[in-house]
Amino acid sequence: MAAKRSYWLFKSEPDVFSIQHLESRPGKTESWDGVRNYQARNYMRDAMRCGDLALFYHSNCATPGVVGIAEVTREAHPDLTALDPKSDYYDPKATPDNPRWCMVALTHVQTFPRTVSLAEIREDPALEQMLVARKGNRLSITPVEEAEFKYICRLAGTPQG
DNA sequence: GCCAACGTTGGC
DNA sequence: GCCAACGTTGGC
Repeated sequence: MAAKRSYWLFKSEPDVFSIQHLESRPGKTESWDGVRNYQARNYMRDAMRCGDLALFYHSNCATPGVVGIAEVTREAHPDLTALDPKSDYYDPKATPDNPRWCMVALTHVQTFPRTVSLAEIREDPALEQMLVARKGNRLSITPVEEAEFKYICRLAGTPQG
């Protein structure tokens, strides 16, 4: 029996890494390194599979919101930036035997013609349950319902889904 | 820049 | 195991 595809939301600060950055990478693909939160790590390690789709969310910017779609194209493997003292993501507790942190690779699928803003998500009864809409939410990777994913794609004016 | 909410750390 | 202190996130 084929596993059902899952849906996710990935947050990123566009000043640091935007969906435009992702699209301009070779193969439109980049490793999602630097996750240093256990819950987010566990989603990647335990639940994320190739073929899963992700909403790409821009945070900490003028109009926070969903700006497009990416696909998981490589499953969890060690995030070796945790071992590099020169990396911003260095973790002194990481060791080669137990790097502690992992990453997946995301491939750009589509940049939406418009941003589906956080304000819009919060005021739409179909979306207000999303974790990203909760006040004080800081988790950088959250699961999304298939219906929410498709609804946001439709709001953005794309046939994707 | 402000500050509320959160996750992590470390003393006990 | 508790919980206060701290650093960070992220909307506004």
